[in-house]
Amino acid sequence: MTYAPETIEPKWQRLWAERRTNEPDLDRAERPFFNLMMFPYPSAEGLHVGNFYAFTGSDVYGRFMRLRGHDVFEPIGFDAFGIHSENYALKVGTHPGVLIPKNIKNFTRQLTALGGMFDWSHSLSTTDPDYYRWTQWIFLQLFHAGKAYKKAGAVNWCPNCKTVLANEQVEGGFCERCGTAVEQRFLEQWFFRITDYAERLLNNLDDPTKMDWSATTTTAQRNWIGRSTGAEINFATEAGPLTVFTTRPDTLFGATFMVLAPEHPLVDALTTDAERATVDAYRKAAAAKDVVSRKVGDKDKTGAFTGSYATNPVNGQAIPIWIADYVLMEYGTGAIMAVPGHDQRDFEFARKFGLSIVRVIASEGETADTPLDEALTVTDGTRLVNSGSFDGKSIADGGAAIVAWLEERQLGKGVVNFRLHDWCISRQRYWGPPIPIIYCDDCGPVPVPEKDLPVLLPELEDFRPDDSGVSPLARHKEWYHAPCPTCGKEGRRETDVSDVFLDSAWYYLRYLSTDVADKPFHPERVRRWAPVATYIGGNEHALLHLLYSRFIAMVLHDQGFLHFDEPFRRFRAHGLIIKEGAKMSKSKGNVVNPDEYIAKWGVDTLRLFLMFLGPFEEGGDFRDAGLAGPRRFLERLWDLVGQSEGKTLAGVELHHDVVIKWHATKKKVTQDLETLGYNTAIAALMELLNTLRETNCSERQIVKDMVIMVAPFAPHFAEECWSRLGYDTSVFDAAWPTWEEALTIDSVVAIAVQINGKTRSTVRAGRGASQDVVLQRVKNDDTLKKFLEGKEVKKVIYVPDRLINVVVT
RNA sequence: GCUCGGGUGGUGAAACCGGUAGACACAAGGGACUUAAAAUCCCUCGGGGGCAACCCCAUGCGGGUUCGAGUCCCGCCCCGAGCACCA
Repeated sequence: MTYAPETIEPKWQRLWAERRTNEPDLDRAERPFFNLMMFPYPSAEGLHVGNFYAFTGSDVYGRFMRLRGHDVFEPIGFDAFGIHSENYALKVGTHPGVLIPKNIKNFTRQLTALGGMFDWSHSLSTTDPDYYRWTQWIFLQLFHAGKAYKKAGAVNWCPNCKTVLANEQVEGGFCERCGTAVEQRFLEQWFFRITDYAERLLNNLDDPTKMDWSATTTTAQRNWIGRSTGAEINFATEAGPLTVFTTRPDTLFGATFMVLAPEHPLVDALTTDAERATVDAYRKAAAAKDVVSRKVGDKDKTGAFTGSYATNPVNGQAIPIWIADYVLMEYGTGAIMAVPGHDQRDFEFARKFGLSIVRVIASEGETADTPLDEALTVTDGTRLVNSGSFDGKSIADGGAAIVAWLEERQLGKGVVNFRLHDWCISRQRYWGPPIPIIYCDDCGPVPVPEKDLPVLLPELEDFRPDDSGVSPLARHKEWYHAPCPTCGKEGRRETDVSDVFLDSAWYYLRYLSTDVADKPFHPERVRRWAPVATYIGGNEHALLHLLYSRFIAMVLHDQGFLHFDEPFRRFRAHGLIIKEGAKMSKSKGNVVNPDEYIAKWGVDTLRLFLMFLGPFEEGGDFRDAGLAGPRRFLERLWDLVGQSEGKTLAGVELHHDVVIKWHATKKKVTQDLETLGYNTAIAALMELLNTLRETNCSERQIVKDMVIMVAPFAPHFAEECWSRLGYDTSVFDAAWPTWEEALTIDSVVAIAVQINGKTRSTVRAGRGASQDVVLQRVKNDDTLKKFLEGKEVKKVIYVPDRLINVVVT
């Protein structure tokens, strides 16, 4: 009988479905383990090998945990709302409501072919009214908690996608989706107060009882939240106090001018008649500038003088007030004290406009008068100069002393600032859940009552966005006009839909509850299964999706809906799959479609190959040639299963080396799977197989263990071998092999011999042999004699069972 | 510029806490079987020297610590990712 994946793979996929092998009892499971992978967006192209890699890596872990006796829930679903789906629909001229079900069907076929341990009885799509009804419910919870608000403001507008983008969706001034330059627009938008949670989002990252995440991911989140400590300082002006934020209160004596953002509300009042024309012209130019040239354009400093002066609270000096677009209204207070001596941007500005530059910090070898030819931006180890009574203090002490001095006189206070902005969730598009709000002339914005959810997304023939800044939904007049839920008077629906990231911020909860009609999630099941035990996904979502999910969990927790405030206990980001050294992309035409590889090699070989490529968290290079190795491995193991018939421990004297290898492999594979070290786990299995072949051993007990250990990687293969071994249950109901620690290491070891630190040879000795015994063997060894003869042994370093280093003169 | 990763054979990569560098696999070359090819099996496979036993060199570069460094420290170079006129 030869190994024929093309028949056994569909067979086991069918049997799993029939026997409901992958459907744990959500209400009664005793050792629940929630194994989550990031659900895909069902594109028209189908799954590519990168998705395949991610899902396989997660599935291997889920299957491993199952074999270790857990009740593993491994759901899969579809993130089918959003601009990506809508844009594709626009491109091909088909309604997304027609396109998406087709794509989901294709994805389902591919995901089945992958052989994942998916519980299809709890699948979901975010576009299903039974799903987005509860997405809207979540919006309402935030609204009631005072965490959702509407405000007009400058927002990022993509003229190509014709919608507002969250700050997180703008990359260097360009739309992350289509690459078009983003413009500023003033629109009314819904926001979530994620900034209220900034401190908590940051602190939880350091709490090991709540989070065990890849370091790269927590770092990215930390950077994004961007906490900085400093002070707010009030400068007196003719138009009243002007508050600035600074991280460097220690440099206050060096503030020689002020700079306000052009949009700052005090600019009008501070502008003198003489300067009015210049200032107005500058403000107009700044407003007209799109975000790109303002934020990432050439960094040449521009600005205008307002004609007014502010008083430096610490020394009473009158310093000129300027406006410049390098100061951003969204950060801090929209105003800065400029310290050209110790900030490079302020330095450039001062140089350009001939403003004075004062040194207030001196490094080693410098004095208060040493001239500055660029800003000195050191932050520690030096001392303050030209700073009145604070002279001589270190930067840290001086800063603290100045803040204390200001606080005493109520001229300022120490504060913390975040880079994080509130989350703009409005989208002027069609393909998303309508935001459940009705505007009434008498009652204002009124939330749609929970009993009236979902607010169904209406059928719309022409769903193209336009340039008006108003969602296409406004064009559906019957839908648009709705009675006010409070007073019954004719009102108007909110026509924006919510951001796709709101859909994915809570889907893990819905998986547990797809059969529950009257609640967003089943409370007992959530208590039993959540938070998610292991979450695996791409680093491209390390920021937005994970941050938003965390935020939503915190709000729901604080509202009493959840018993946890961090949704994902353990998160690991997998690496990227590239193709022959290059990133895969449609334009290069090098996107690998798994279908053809499954047809040619079988999915178990493909899975094994992908996991063997390199460390799972680093990704790997997909080269067609590499598939041969894993396939050979499976075939050899297949043959070994056949040969194991009747070979039982009782009748066979096992080779000692084989026993050691067997136990050592069980230990190594177990430990490697725990840490997602899939490539080395597979290598260990290959080594054991090689040992068995070399010693002509097909002992049944060992073969059985190998079949179980290979099962997470090659599930169909393992099921078939398990059945060939005579079992009529699923291999995934078997117990994971255990090992005897004493048998994982040989009783005789090869000890490396170094002479003066250079490895020269090895000697054999019993485990735990003393230094004297080993040294004697070294002295007796013929090949080592030439290094020792006529030399005096000065020192011996002995690492038991590993190495001996003899130092001679 | 700042913050994380990373740099090891022809290739993908291993290497516990500082202890025999290159496991495992691919590719390549040689051989066996075959009329032939494929498949399979066996051998070689970091560089240099030597008939051989062995010897020298070698983990991006330059230093250092150590009996011993791919691993630790200092200073560079390069690649990838994230953030970036954030005060």
